[in-house]
Amino acid sequence: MGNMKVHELSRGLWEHEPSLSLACNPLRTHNSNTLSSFHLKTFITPKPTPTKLASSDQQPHSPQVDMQAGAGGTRWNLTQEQIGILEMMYRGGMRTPNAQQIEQITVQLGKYGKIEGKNVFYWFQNHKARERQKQKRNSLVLNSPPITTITLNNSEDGPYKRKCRSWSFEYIEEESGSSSSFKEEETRTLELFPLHPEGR
Amino acid sequence: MGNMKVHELSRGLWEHEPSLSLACNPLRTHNSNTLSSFHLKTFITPKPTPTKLASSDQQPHSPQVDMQAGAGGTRWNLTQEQIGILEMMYRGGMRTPNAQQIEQITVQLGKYGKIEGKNVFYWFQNHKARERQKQKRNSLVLNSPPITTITLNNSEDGPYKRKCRSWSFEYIEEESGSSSSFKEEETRTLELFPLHPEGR
DNA sequence: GCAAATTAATGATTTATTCAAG
DNA sequence: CTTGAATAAATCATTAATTTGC
Repeated sequence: MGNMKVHELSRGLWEHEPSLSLACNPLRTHNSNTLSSFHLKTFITPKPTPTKLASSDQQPHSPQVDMQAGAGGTRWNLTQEQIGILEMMYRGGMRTPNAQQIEQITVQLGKYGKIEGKNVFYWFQNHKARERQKQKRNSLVLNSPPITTITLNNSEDGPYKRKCRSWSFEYIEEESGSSSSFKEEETRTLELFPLHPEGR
Repeated sequence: MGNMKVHELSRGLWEHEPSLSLACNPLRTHNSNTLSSFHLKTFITPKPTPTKLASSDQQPHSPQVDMQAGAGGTRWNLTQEQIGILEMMYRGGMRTPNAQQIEQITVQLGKYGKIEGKNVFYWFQNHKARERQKQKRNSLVLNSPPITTITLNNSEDGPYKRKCRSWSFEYIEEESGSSSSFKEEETRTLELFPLHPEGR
């Protein structure tokens, strides 16, 4: 198993991020003109920079810019304050800020530490997704039997290699009631067949 | 003992609120000026551009954005030539071009029609995904899918934390006759642009 | 107490789905 | 029905917490 994968750069494209739709529910209304258009080229910046290029030289990255994040290619580490603000916004209802919003948020959070737009974007994406998981997980615990049985039945396996990693379930002694939190990935039923065989 | 999560980002619960609707998606606006700056920063520049912000007034500003092609706010339509070239590259092995590659491809394809980086990016994403679907669908037509059932029964009790991670089981196709195994190998090696020796 | 070994979090990417224009 | 675009789900990869054995 050693999964090495240096991964390396290529970051840079942070393609889809824009747009927004904060409104969320009804449907994305496009209609109407809104000609808009934008077209702004770029979309991705060349970005040679660092990210640790294995090999080659690449200057040792002068650490003059320590900043706990960013530079060098390590990942970001939002400060507690930044996270607090983001959470506040999240609680306020923000889920998928659009480009301008991200820009502004970034500027604001920049006062508390290095940060850039994509960090904000990612944060919302991840936070939203993880809150959702958490919630789902919680909802299914209400009547969980003391004995957990995970059954993964993949009947559509075929010749592929299917792997399932990182299962983990834990018992947390929660005196109140018999809630045994069961943390795991949830049996995934990836379907190979499209839900609607015939078009949609 | 006890597992105290110092983190606990989970504040109460999110009542799932509809979030504030904002003007919302007019259309995708991307903006970012690539000029100089070489850090992938610049993700989006506020840059109004709207010409029609659905909400409220907002200063009209004077967007000097030309917006041609995209004019009309409709989606892109790659020209036949562009698609041909992209397919050629795809057949050549390119799957997920990095930022620089996209940049170059975009420049090249730009000779045949308006196009921008994200179009190239999306094209590869979609093409790859759809080719895969096609293959998958094809391959799993004739052969009885084995049914694998893994049952993990955790009858352990007590306040302990029990974990089980990194499961991985795989199916090795039995070379029975016409195993059209669609190996998802995805030869990524012959890139048209010698930029990065590897991509993930 | 401390540092290697684990484990939990979570930033960053990639893949799968969904939407809707044409 | 095809496919550009966007979003959500799943992963991967690091970093911070915690545990553990001196």
